[in-house]
Formats: sequence, C-alpha cells, structure tokens
Amino acid sequence: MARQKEFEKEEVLEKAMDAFWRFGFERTSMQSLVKNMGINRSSLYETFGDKRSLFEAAITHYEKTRMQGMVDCLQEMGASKPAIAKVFDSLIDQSISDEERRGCFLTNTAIELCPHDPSVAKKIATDMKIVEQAFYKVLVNAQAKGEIDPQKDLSQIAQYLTSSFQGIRVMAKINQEPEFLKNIVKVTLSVLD
Amino acid sequence: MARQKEFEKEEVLEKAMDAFWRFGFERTSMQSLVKNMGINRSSLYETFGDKRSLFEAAITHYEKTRMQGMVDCLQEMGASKPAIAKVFDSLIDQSISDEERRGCFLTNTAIELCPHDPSVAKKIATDMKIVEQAFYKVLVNAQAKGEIDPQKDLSQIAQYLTSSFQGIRVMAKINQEPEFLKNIVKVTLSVLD
DNA sequence: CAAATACTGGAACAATCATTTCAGTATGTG
DNA sequence: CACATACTGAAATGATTGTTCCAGTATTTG
Repeated sequence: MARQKEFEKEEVLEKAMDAFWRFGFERTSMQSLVKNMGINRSSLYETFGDKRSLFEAAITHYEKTRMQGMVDCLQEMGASKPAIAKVFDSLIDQSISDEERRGCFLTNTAIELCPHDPSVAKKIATDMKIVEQAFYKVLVNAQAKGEIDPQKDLSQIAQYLTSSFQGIRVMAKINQEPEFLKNIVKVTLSVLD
Repeated sequence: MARQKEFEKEEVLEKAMDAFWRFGFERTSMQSLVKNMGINRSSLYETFGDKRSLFEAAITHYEKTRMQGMVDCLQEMGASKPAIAKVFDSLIDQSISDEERRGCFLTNTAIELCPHDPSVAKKIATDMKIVEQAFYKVLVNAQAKGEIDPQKDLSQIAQYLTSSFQGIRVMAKINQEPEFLKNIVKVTLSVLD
C-alpha cells in the first residue's frame, strides 16, 4: 500500500563501491557519492545509514562480486595447479588494464583502515583467510595429482601465495609494465615446482 | 644579525613523518601536525610550505632514515645470502613489534597516493627501484660465492623479493602472528635454494 | 639602540565535511 | 478518495578542513 523503491540496491551499491575503491574511504565524500550513485541524499541515508555503514556494505558487495569469483575459480571441481596459474594470470591482466590503478579494494582497505578500525580489520582478515583456504584446497588437489612434491607444507604455501598476491597488488600501483609483473609471478609460482 | 631558529628541522620533520606514516596523508590534519610537531602554525608554513610539500619532505626523511638503513644492510661489503635473510628477519621483527600497525610508509603511500599523484608516484617508483637494485647486488655476490644456482635470473629474483616484501607489509596489517609471518618468509626465501 | 629575523597565539578565511530535517511531489494500495 | 510510502531538492547544522595574516614578543648582530 505504498510506492515502490525506484532504484536497485545492488545497482547503486556497485557505484558506491566503485567510488570507495578508487579513492578510499577518506577521500570519498558523501557529496560525490550522492552524485555518483545517482540517488537522492535522503534516500542514501535512509537506505544505507551513515558513511561507515555504506562503506561496509561496499566491502561486502566487493566480496560477493569480485573476490568470490576468484575463490570460485580455485574451488572448481578438480582444480589444481593450472587454476593457481590462471588466478595469477588474471591478476596480471586486471593490473595491466586497470587504468585508474584501483588495485584490490581489500588491499587498499587493509592499508587505509585496518590499523584504526577493528570492525573493518576483522572483515578483511576473514577475507584473507577465505582466499588462503581456497589456495590450500587447490594445493591439496595438486599434491594428490602428483603435481606438487608431497613433502611440501601446503598450508604454508597457501599463506605464501596469499601474501604474494598482495605484494603484486602493491607493485602494480607502482609499475604496470606487463613484463615486470609477469616475471614476478613466474618466480612466485616457481615455488610449486 | 637576527634570531636563530629554535627547532631542529630534522627533529620536527621526524614528528610530521610519524603522523603521516600512522594516519596517511588524508587523515592527518594540519591542526594535528601543529600539535604533534610542537611548533607554531606560522613556523610550519614558513619552513615547509603547504601540506603536500610537508608530506614530500616526510617521505624524503623516511627514505633517508628508514629505507636507506635497509639498503645499506644489503650493500655492505661482501653481503650475500645471509644479508637477504637478515633483511627479511628484521622486517618480521618490525612488523611484530609495530603496535600501531604503521607498516611501511612507502607501501602505505603507494596505495593511498600513487594513482592520483604523479609526483609522489615517481618518488615511490624510484625508491622501489633502489630497493630492487640493492637486492640485485646482493644476489650477484651470492651467486659469485656459489650460494645460488648460476642458472637463475637474478634481476627477476630481485623484482620478486621486492614484491614479496610489499606483500608481507600488507599481510602484517592484517595478521601479526609471528609464526604466520615467519612461514611466509621461509617459503619466499626458498626460491633462492 | 636599531634593524632583522623568529617566535607566539589567535583570528579570519572560504571551502568542505557528514548528517539531519523538511516541505513538496509522485506513486502505489485499500 | 485516503493513506502510506518513496521520491526530490534544498536548506541548515555544526564541525573541520587548509591556508593566510597580523599584532606582539623574543632574540640576535651590527
């Protein structure tokens, strides 16, 4: 018995995420969010609450729409060593074509907010654990297939791959040359041989 | 024929660096800088110019007082493989005891400013090249001593080590457990074997 | 003493920040 | 039609932002 919402929540959240992703929490003003999300200021506050809440929603949206895709790729049936290479290859593809150098929203947030925001820090820590465990599962598969030396400690390698991933995200902010990034990945993955 | 400056430039710059290091460029206000540097607002502007200039001076100060120490460690006479281990060990020590999770000022700045500030981006890129070349020199020594397989491509490994360093800096923002970080370093350096 | 420089503290500036509120209009259901 | 909800646009709030300016005081050198 009332008017319906005119905007799709996910749709405007995508735009909010994009703004936070590009500029970070502090450099993104509510003013610019109103402009970029294309909804009224009042609707924004009513739907998402304050800036912090909106930011958390944006992070959650990133987890669902970006991070999960990578995790899924690692958790496909029978995924093993090639899946790891694939994930790092698409990391490079993304980094090269990322003209605004957005990098990874989670990495950016880890740097900007983790030390001062326990709630966000917890979210990011959980995300990293999920990525790490996705790597771990693939490594188990790979080891079972004989692609990886059975002596190797897979949980350690999973942590290492997660860390390497973050490192490349940082490097891509500084140097986007394809050869440069490819070399790093090559050496990184040589650990698996 | 005039009054002398009462504060040591390096001394107050250290304090400015500390603030920017902890909170980043955007979250550090001139107000808080006036307070933390312990000098008058007028003196601040007269000595360092505007906020951006002060920030660049802070980065330069970090390069001289923090980064250079690591580079020196790598460039000591005859430094080879153990020097690399030492650098990563002290990275872990720093990360563990870094209660405010400041991490690396250059990493933080790369994430926050590189995409939007070409001048800062250039500075950081130069710094990374310096670190990379320091690694490279040590690797050459190590290879000459027979510590490293002569077949390995040292410039690629130098890039890899630089990237891994950044990765650990990010991970330490998220998880400071010593065992966790040590494992990552262990796997990282296994590339040299 | 006189001139030059460096300090202090605070005021003033215009701009921007996040957030709240409100009056008015549109669109739906009973 | 009546009521409920959702929209719009704008204004107002109070705080904070970076920066400039100034009057007054202190310290040094010629």
